[in-house]
Amino acid sequence: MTVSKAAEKSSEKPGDAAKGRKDATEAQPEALQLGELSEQLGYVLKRAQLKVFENFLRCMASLQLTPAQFSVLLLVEKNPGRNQTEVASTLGILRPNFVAMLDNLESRDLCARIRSTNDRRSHILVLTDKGKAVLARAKKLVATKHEARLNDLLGQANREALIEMLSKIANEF
Amino acid sequence: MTVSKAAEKSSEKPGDAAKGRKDATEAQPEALQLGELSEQLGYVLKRAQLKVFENFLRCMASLQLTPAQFSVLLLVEKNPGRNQTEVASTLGILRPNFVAMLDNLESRDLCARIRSTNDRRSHILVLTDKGKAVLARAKKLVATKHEARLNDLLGQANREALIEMLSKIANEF
DNA sequence: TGATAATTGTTATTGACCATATCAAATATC
DNA sequence: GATATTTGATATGGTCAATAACAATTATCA
Repeated sequence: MTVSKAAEKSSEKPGDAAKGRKDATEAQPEALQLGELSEQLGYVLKRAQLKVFENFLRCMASLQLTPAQFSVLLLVEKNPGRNQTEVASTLGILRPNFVAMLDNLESRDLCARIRSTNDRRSHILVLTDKGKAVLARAKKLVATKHEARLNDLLGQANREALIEMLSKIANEF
Repeated sequence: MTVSKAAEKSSEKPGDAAKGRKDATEAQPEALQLGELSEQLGYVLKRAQLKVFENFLRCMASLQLTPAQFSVLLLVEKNPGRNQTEVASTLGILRPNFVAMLDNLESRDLCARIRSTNDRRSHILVLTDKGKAVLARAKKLVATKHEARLNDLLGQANREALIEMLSKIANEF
């Protein structure tokens, strides 16, 4: 499949291969035919995922939260007192890569590592007050600016059906 | 959101945070609650995308084709005679990053760069005979082993609805 | 025509992620 | 109490996306 990031800049829109079209008198480079590509699950899935992440970053620009960071805050809020291994594993993040992520969140005073009294090897994770406040604002932004857009685009029923199908793929494919 | 690759090894299955559960007598670490995460579009979209790519790679193991490489072959077959900039741009690949990809495909004799006679700056792309043959086999593998699995999982109607919704997101979000 | 700008493929380089191996400290096992 | 396991952490390598810059070629246009 393919599809690059381009993130919030939304530069180099794919599918817009034709570049300098200024006038109908100009020689049109003719767009390429996608053909079977537009029916390939992986291709369309990847493209959609990039667009969604791109939009997510735009919505969260004021809070400076990436999708991954948002997921960590959500999970820690829902499961306070769990250690790094548990949280990372649940999110599919490898422990080594989770360290820098937490360093970031902790340096911004959004969450805290607390040495466990039961098992002094592990760090218990909790949200700080600031972390809870930021997450609350993030949820509102996501709901009003991000998820709401899906409803506008697909409608409530289709939106729910889409989430359900994607979950099924994620869990059973 | 988050979710790592783990590709074909399918190691470290996310959502399986509980590790060494051997017996019901063992102290169950209790799985974490996903909470609102399971309703987040980006989260479930990313997870699904990783699973689909993972499965794609398994299906294509005999041909050693990545999703990106497959998309290039498909597009070049459908649009022979286009140059690198056009093909790369259509797929959302930046020109610099497309060079190594083509080096790979060309070294395997799957496609060829031909200096254009009209514009001697550009390289026209075409599939070699071997490239066409490999792509034909790849299509069959994708259809029978990959896309077919979606039908088993969602049903024909839902599969089509899913593709359509994802395309809508990719194009209009 | 000829000087300047733009385009194409390419290289080099950087940063973001993903993944593995390894380590010290702490705990579990037997 | 000796050995193995677990936890957080570091170091490192790989892949991929993104930007800057360059030579060759072509387009623009005064």
